[in-house]
Amino acid sequence: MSAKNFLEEIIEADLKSGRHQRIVTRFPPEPNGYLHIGHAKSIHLNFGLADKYGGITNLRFDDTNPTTEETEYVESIKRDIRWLGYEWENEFYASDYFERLYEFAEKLIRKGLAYVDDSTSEEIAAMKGTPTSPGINSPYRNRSVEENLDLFRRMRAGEFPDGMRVLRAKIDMASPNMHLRDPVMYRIKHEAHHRTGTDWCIYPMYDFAHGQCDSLEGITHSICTMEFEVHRPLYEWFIEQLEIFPSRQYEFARLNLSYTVLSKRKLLQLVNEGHVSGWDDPRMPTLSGLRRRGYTPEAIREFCERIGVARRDNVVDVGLLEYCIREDLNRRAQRRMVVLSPLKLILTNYPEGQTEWLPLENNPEDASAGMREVPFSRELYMEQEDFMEMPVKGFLRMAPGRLVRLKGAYVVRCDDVVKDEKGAVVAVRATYLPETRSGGASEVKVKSTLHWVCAAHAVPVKVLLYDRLFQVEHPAAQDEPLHTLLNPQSLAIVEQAMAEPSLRQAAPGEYFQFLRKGYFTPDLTTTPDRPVFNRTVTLKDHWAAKQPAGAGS
RNA sequence: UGACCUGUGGUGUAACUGGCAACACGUCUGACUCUGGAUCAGAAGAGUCCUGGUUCGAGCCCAGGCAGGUCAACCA
Repeated sequence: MSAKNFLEEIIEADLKSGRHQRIVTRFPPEPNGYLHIGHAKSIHLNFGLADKYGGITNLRFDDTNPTTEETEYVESIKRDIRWLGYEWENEFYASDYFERLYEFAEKLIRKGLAYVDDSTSEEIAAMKGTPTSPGINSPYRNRSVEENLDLFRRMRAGEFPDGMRVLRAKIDMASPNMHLRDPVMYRIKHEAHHRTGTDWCIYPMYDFAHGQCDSLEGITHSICTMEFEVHRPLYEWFIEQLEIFPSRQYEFARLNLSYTVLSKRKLLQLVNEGHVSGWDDPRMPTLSGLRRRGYTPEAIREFCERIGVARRDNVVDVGLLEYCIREDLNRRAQRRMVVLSPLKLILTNYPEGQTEWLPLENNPEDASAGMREVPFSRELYMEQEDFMEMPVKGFLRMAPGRLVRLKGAYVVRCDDVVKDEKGAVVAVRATYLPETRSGGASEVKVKSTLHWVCAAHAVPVKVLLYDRLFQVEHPAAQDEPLHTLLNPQSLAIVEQAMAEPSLRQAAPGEYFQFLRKGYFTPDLTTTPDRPVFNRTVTLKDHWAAKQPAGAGS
């Protein structure tokens, strides 16, 4: 491995000093939404670190808020983590610890460090002060231990309605850290929980749950994102007052990716407002969206490795993600030929009714991928953009009088074109050079090689071409409403592309490179009668990059 | 007008804990190629937010600024 990141240095120091014999990490999602690429960074860190240093990682659902959490999300989260290739040591839920947490709360009450507050949430907010001015003590702050215990037990027993009272830690209303100004520990919610049902009507807040759960599980390194840094003094305060295993919290900067958003709220908004088809729309940065788009878990893990970890704000170029998937797919994707925008190509000197089955390699990067046979005959389809009647400077492809090679077949010479009444080119006529058949020893040199599909055997397929969802590099930093920043070209639908016959059987989970066009994968909705492919990413294309905007697809 | 965190090429991370800034992506050349892909070779690009200080020597230490981020949910 390369240079160590700051978490690895901390862990190595802890191992070396004997503070820990073995490290224990955890991935703690709240089951209220789908995982995205930002979570992948966290997963990769937590599982990766434990793996590297011979420790273990628990999966713990942070389910302390019954109003937003659902079992459906639990399942999708587990599926996504496994898909990424990680397996947890234990599957836990914060709700597993509700009884222990309750006992902890009573302990703090007995120590005079927690009290029941009858103030309304508005009053509590008002007494809290602001970041620049201190708060003031609640009138209920000095209740006796007995009264607090009694009230808290009656809260649990369901004697009070939602919002009537809360349990608060008694710390310091003048602390410069807002989180230390007598934070709420428990609130009353007469609501069914996805796991504990109606056993409870009081639920612990994040701050009174997370650290103690970490501690109960013996988590040595509790790794979270920077926004929790201000919570750390409170995290430590609870552990210290409770005199329990001292888990420690470390923060890292969350991932930002260019041309997309990575916040559950904003992603949900895209779904709700109908800008995408759902959480697994292939344009979404969710793991389910990326999977459907054709991203491999290996590529995503490689991406997570390459972006590194630090504590400063960052915006990673989505180009790096694309680099990672290209690198992976180049090695493993089978090559196929598909013409996205068909133009008839007629080989005038090729015998009518004859068909040759030509061998083409499935993957030039991997000889073990073998060969396949592809039909070839007099009438073919070629790509419209591979022909120019009046070629511009630098255009290497087909034009009148030019020789080009048809991949895996023959060199052909373009003779003339067929036009419709409006003057548009509807077909290209060419002659083929029989001696230039692939695999032979022909001397003929050409400037370019084109992909093609035999017209008589072509399978019509639907192809979905995706581009970045947003047109601005950092949409999250803009003030404008989200929908005004969307890229109107993020999805282009090709209803009828022409594919070589072997693609009819393609199933989701397979990866292909459509020669010269990019990497593609069958969509979830594909059927043998109506094959549908998603474009994962284009191939790098130095020619297209130099053309005026909008020239390529 | 508070506290805390952060500030290194376009982007993301490094720099043996003080010894004249490295790697990857991107960009640009060229070679090769039956994918304008891949591969190979090479180049440009920062003097480390600013100003002082300590030191033989500072991106690393100190002081003061500046800039960005975070914090005022009975969310996590």
